[in-house]
Amino acid sequence: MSIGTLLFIAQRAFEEEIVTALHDAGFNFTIAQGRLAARIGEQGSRLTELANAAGIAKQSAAYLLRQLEEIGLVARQHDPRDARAQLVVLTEYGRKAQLAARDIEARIERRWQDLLSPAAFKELKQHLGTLRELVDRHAESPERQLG
Amino acid sequence: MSIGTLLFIAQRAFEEEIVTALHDAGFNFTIAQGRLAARIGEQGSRLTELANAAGIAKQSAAYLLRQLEEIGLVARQHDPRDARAQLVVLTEYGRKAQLAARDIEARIERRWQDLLSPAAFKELKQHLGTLRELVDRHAESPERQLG
DNA sequence: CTATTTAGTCAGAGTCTCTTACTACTTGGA
DNA sequence: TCCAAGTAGTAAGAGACTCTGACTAAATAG
Repeated sequence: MSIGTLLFIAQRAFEEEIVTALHDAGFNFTIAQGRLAARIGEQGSRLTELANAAGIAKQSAAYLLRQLEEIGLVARQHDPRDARAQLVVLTEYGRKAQLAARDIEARIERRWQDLLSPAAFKELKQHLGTLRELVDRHAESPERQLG
Repeated sequence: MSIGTLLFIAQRAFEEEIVTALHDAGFNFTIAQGRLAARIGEQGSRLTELANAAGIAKQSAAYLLRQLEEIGLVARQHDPRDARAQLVVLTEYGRKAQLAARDIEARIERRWQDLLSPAAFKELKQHLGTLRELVDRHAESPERQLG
């Protein structure tokens, strides 16, 4: 079984559990919405930043942000440094959701740590982290949508 | 950065490279189609088996298989052991695509092995494999679509 | 032989994604 | 200062993938 499939299985298991747990906790948003919201910084983030971080087109990010705004998880502010840009920030409710998500993530990580072993889990996470740096550096895709 | 995000990044990088390379090699199918086709066994597989293996609904698998059949990668045969069932098999062309995909996977694995280190890569793959067994066992979802 | 389960289909809708085309603001020279 | 090029974001539309609900037909358990 290739490492691609193994990554897929683990990633999917993780995501499914997060969404289910958040749903049970009363937060209703989709995986795609969550992936984007998870990348919003403390001081707010630009739409384009978020799109690049999530690896999707600006238009897709705009689509998801519109929904997140309707749900009440994020708000848009004018960016004082650039009249074209907007700053996406988490609302109070959005911060609560983010905290809840982090709790659940921590819970899953603890469980996986028990399933593997603390040492193995640490190795796993470390290697994935290393890989991320290298893959991101070697990826020539700072921008989506070349057209 | 949570392990979920790290998994997502690695998984996505892997998948993107596979699709691009296969496309360059003249094989044109999508990620979803490839994920399903990759699970077809030597002796053929049932639609329901494939759906479960890929973690999607039977209807979604049928949708993808219809396309794979149109492309000419798979063929459907009657299952002699069950008149309701069909056996999905790879065509000659499908086997070529599978071999090409395996080559590319091996190439990516080699590269990752160099980027990390043979030892680290081995650990990574091993831990993911262990996790898969445990996660699959603990997942109570043998069937999609309960309705 | 009947009730239940299982394999697969059909129809329809929702979500997410992309491409093409555009407006408005910013920036780097000449 | 002004203009060309680049950047932030929007609009419209289409395509891919997924799901649920409802169904048919065959297999199986009793």
